[in-house]
Amino acid sequence: MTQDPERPYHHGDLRASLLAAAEAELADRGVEAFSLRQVAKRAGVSHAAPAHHFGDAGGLLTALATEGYRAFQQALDDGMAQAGDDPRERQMAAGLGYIRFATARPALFRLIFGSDRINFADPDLVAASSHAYSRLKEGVFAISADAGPADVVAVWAMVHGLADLMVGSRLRGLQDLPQGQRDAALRHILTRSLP
Amino acid sequence: MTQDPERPYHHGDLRASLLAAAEAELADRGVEAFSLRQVAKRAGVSHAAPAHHFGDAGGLLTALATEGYRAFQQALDDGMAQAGDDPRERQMAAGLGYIRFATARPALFRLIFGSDRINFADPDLVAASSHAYSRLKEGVFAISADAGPADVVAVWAMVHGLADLMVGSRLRGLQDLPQGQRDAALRHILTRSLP
DNA sequence: TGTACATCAGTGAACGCGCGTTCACTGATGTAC
DNA sequence: TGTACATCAGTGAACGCGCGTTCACTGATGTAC
Repeated sequence: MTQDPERPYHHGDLRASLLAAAEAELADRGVEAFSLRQVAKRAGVSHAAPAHHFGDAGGLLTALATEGYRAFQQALDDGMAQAGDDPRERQMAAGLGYIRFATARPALFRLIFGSDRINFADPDLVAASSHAYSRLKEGVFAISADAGPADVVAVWAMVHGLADLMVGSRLRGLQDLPQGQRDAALRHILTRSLP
Repeated sequence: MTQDPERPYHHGDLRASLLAAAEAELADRGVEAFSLRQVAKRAGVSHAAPAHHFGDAGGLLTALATEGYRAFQQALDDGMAQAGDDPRERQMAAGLGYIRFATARPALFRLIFGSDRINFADPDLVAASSHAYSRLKEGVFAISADAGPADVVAVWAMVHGLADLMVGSRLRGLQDLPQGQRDAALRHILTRSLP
């Protein structure tokens, strides 16, 4: 961030830089090859620096996952913000936001939904995750006030399945469409899951 | 397999034993901590033995994923075998088989649908995977002869989303139900995705 | 304003460990004659 | 049936590497007086 050619001893915002470096590492090399040393190297600090902020790799990944849930929820909110007042439209827009987040940041998506290396007992993580989940639930109840748990599950499973299959490049036919057609197809599919 | 207390120099079926050990390792320690040395140790052979059969870890995981796809398809077939002739019933039974496979063998499920460490150019893997996919497709077309690609995607996404969320323990309310009620609820949800 | 001191943030050398890979080897099996 | 030889399957020691962790340290910052 500083223009000074001599890097200052104190970084300024190493925590945030390490999180960004960690996400880039996950994207480049996968969670399987993830190491604190590589993250530190990418962030341009000594390999012992991350421990100062996060303790160990699990701590860093948990912090990254917490940020990931917040960004994920933001993606849902951004989607809904572009929709009007119709609850069904809003829910589908949130679904497109869900899928957009997954395909734009697949490493983060896989981290928050599939990794064993994050600490699910972490209160910040739980809060961020629950908060995102409540968005989904509210959206379903806005469509139908007497919706049940099965309705929420159906909506979630459909959008999550689309997102996960796309992250795994399993829906090539759909993914290769231009964005407009792809979104239209996704809307059409998402509609089926709504109560 | 031999009753002989003195282990013979030649194993007999080391390849199969290594695959079983690899699946157990994935289940116990996750794909992130997977190593050939641990697999060899679990199978009771020297650490250099796996290279003889699979080359490297990617080769072993690819072979395991290929077996995984075959077992996965078998789970779909087993599900359908229990259903009658009604195409919708058959498709839902296949869906329950899909979910049963995922929850019974989560490590294998995650390997075949989410790992970066398997070689997707492997012909055996591609064949096994395509074969399983065609089951899904046939099932959808059996329901409606004029189904389109979006219908296949919708059915797949719904069942896959349910399976993946359950593997990640995200549907606790559903998972804690006794099997009969759980299957009924799953059927009810899966129905929505059918054309 | 100046000075002393505590705290914080990051360094870099050192360590022990498990990893994949290599390689000369040995035991077992199959085949040719 | 016997023997010689080739091939196959697995061993175990050795290697170099990247890892996480530790620790005494140093530079920078904040605060008390």
